Amino acid sequence: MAAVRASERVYRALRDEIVSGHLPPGAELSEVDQAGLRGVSRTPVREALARLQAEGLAAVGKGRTLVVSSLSPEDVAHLFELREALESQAARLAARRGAPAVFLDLAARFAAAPGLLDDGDPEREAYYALVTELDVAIDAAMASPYLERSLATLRAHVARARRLSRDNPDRLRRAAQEHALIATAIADGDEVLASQATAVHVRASLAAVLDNLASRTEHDDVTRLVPTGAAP
Amino acid sequence: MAAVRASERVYRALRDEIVSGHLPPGAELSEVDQAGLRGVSRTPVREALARLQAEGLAAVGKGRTLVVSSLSPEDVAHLFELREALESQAARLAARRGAPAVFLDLAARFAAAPGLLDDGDPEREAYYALVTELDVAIDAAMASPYLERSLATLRAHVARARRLSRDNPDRLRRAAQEHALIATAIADGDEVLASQATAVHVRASLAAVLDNLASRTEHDDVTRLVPTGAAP
DNA sequence: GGCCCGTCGTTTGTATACAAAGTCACCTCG
DNA sequence: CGAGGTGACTTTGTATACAAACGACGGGCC
Repeated sequence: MAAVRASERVYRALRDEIVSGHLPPGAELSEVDQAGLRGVSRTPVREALARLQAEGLAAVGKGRTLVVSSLSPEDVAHLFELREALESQAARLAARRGAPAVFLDLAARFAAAPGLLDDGDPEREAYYALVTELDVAIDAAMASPYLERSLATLRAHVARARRLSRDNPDRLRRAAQEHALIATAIADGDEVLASQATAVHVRASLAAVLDNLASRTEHDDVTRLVPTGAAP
Repeated sequence: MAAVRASERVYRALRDEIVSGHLPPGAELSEVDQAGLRGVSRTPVREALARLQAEGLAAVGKGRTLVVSSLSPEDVAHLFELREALESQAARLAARRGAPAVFLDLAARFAAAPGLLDDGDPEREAYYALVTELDVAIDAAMASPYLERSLATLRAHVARARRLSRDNPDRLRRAAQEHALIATAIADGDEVLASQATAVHVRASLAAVLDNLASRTEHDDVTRLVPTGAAP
């Protein structure tokens, strides 16, 4: 029944809810509340919260309370500074060590993707699944455990940032071209191009997120999602 | 008396002992043993071990036991792949945002350092303190919280790797020159040079560590420090 | 003699009970 | 009316008790 540990289940559940935005930034993460909610004791909840705090998804709030960490536009900019460093290096190593066939296939699928993005939410999900495939392929190809660990925690934050601002179809089409270029460079074993194309993609992605966030602020109340600027 | 939490004290103590090599790779980290040793309950020990595991300083051993993670030459090489990514970006951002005066001062002190490294262990410690000063200055200058977090956990691993192989005076003199160049580039606001000089330094540092490890294997028994690769 | 199964022991995982510490509100005093 | 302190309450931090899971060891059977 409960083949996995309770602390693991609680951790994943909370992590998913934070990334998906169901638990918005600033939401309080009380041990007793969560224990009651998940039907477990405080002990596994405590362990889950500690992990979330270590990853930066939760942070100490005003008193001794733990809250979902905020994600202001400045935070996103800073997050992407780390993302650029990690993903550039990942692409470089993948180009050095990866099997070309895998990335040639991915490049072709990314090249074909723009035509599929004309309509609908399911198309978007399918595209994100393809991006995840590329991430997995890069992880396997680079064969760099320490980098892989850092990337894993990073991606949760990136997913959260993406969730804050839904990409529009134009951006997705351009992203598909950027991804196709990255995959091609890796397949060619071109470390420099792979690294630089990734850096370009990360910058473009950041610009898109910030643009989306700025335009949304005009008519929608985004302050509810980004409540406290920076709690000390 | 115990103004800080017991879990924090245990965490720091274990972390220091792992980094310093007092707890060698492969050493078992039993909850009950550590609880008895530190005079606290299993609960804070458990929390400390979870943090160490999240940082990669501890890993699951053969059974359900937690052991100090191994650090083979391959591991060091992989670690430095992450280090290169993080520190290059850190230097780039520091060059972009840092105050030149701080780094000009550091550059001068690094330039003067080679003459001070002629003899003795205390000199080496003084030099490492200077390196730490540079790290702190870069952290402050880059103003990138996510990157800073990743760097913090990275540095524990790097310190452990450094501990495995004591640098010789020649290497230290060359490192001082490399550091001086990095500091100068940052002071000049030269992002490209700062980033590339850091990459060069990381590569040279890796080569020195691996060389040292290889030469030590000849006459000394290093297998005690890197015991089980993954033996069941 | 070798392999498989059962039992035992040691470990971690979870729950709960207890203690301390900080915060908030309210009351009192200046 | 404001500021300071003091009280209680709500939170986390720690300890301990209990349960379950996994590995190891030994004995029996093929």
